[in-house]
Amino acid sequence: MDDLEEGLIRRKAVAQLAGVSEATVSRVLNGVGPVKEETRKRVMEAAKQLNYVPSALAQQFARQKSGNLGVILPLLPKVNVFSTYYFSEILSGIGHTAKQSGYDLLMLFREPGEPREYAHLFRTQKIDACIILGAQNIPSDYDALKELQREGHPFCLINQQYEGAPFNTVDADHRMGSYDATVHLMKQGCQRIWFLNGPSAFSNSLDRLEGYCQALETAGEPFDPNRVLVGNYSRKSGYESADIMAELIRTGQADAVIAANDRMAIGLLQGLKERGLIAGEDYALVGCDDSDGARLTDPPLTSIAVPFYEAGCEATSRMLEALTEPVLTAPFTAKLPVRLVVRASSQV
Amino acid sequence: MDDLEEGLIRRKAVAQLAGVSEATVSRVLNGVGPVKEETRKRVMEAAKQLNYVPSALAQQFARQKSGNLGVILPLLPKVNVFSTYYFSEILSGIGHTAKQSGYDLLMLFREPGEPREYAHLFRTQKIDACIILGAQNIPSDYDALKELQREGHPFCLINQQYEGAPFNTVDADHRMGSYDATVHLMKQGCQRIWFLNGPSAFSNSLDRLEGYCQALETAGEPFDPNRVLVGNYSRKSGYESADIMAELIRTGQADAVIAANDRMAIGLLQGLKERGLIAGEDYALVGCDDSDGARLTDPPLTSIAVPFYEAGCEATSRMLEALTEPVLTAPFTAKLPVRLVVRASSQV
DNA sequence: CTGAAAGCGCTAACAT
DNA sequence: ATGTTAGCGCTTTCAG
Repeated sequence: MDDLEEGLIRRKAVAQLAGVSEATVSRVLNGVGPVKEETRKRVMEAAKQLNYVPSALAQQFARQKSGNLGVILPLLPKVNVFSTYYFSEILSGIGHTAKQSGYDLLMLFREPGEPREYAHLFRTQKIDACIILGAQNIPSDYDALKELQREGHPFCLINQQYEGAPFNTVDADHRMGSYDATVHLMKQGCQRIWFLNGPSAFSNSLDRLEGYCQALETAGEPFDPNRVLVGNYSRKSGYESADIMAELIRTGQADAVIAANDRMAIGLLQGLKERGLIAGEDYALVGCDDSDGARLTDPPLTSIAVPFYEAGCEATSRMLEALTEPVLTAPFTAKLPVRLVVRASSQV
Repeated sequence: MDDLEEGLIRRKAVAQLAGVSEATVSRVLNGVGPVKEETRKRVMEAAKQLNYVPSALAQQFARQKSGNLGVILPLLPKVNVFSTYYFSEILSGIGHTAKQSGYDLLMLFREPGEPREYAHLFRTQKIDACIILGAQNIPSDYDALKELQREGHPFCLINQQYEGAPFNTVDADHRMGSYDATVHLMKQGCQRIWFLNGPSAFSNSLDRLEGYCQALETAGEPFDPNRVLVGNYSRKSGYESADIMAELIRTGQADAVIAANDRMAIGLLQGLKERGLIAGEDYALVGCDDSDGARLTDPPLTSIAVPFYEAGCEATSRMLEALTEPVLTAPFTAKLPVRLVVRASSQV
């Protein structure tokens, strides 16, 4: 009860108590090098008895490794292009995987206008590797990534690719997702399928659009670029496109919509409902992400399920591997499968 | 282009180039102690020229401070008692505030069955302070917190209090929230208001129940413990209570329900809808949290808005203060105001 | 299998 | 205002 005076030179005491050198204490505690079983036991016991725990600070310093995996993500000020669903699923995957390897997660929030000093995090040795969420195809992001690569830092993007740039990436097969969605809608008899996309700075916007085009063309129906609207992945932008969509539906120029994420789909669904148009009756609607919200709407939203949790796991284990076996392999690109989840909103 | 060989003894070089000692370099870079403006400039220039950045590892070690704020939170394996809304709002608040002080966030996920070795994180010096989310009133949690306190580590709970235990806490006025909700329902003419609570291991479950009771009693209507159901904060548990609630509503034994969170409220709303009972028509419904989902349901859900983002900010700034001025003040308890947001589900 | 000793890069007295 | 120096606590060669 009164041994709370946290000793400082505890390690020395442990060594003494066990009758060995500090070096041996280190060997035992880290399980490295040959150590006689008996010595090992003595040290372990001494450590436990003295309630000794090594300082992570000193270890990191001596090893020149922070033991931290950086997770860079956009700061969500109330609302954001990323649904919290996306965010928490990926984070859970990362957390689960990192934990198993004893790696800690350092969260790095990136404020909107701020310069992307990712490389700085490595130079200061705050992190040993990192996973980047929400990167976009814009110069500031791209340059920062190039810099990371140039300096040889291990990093991995989730859900974002750069044309012709070989960055490590874990992505989902968004193209296939909207391909499937489009085929599904055509099977339901839809003839004029519109596409409500997100900003093209996100590679998955492009992927999704591509799948939609391919499905149409495969069916012998030429892609009509006029049938594409662009929002910003917020519910508001979906809601706001209801005005034009209502008109299109009423005049028979549209009988279905694929929205590039659930938030926009939900906004659109609500906006159209206010105008008397019901998803699953007056038009068919498909979203992307299969977020929690897809189950809450009325009618429930057909959506494309993306394995975000798994993406987090995958990216993390790849990074951890890269840290243990620094074999300079070529950049990898994992593409996880998606799955169309059909609900009432697309059943006309 | 070829100066990529990251020097190791860069600091020494900086000192030389600036014609000063390493100590002065340190002073300049940290902005401490008196330094002649001219020297300062010389050093800064030398540092920039040599592209020098101090090693956080070495700094932390020398200062004996990790510079990390620990954030302990439950690992969300797919779904959890915490809505992702709650989770991401609080995290955003923490991230925003910590960032401004140059503190980093170390995420510590706590797996379900696992022992709570919070104190360990301090002993190993991985964190300087921490914020704990999702703690419950159960022995394993309580003991871990007591240990933290006994060892004098700065920590703060969000949304959880322990009777008679003076832990630092940032909470919301949940009692007032359900008080207001109850009054609101009575004003709508509801006479038999039920309460669907969450597990009592969460202090806010108790707070909410208390507000409900107080409102009833203030109105001269005695509290009837039979009108309380208990779920586990999941949508499923709300959905499952629809069976019994449907019967109660049909037989006139219930005309309103307050659910202790939105997820349960939404589950209940859906379950009752399947049984032909519509919120806002056949009965009144109020949830808690004012999550995104509250705006998605049909009808939209009346709910109690809780300033989760602000709670994260508040807890963080308190912890950061505690680190800079280690004045041992008494444990604090902040109680943030909540706000009833009336939507269609409660307008009978 | 174990001990001795040399750092890891920076900070913070203490001296000047 | 600046230089000197002694660590911070651990890991890791290198000997033995």
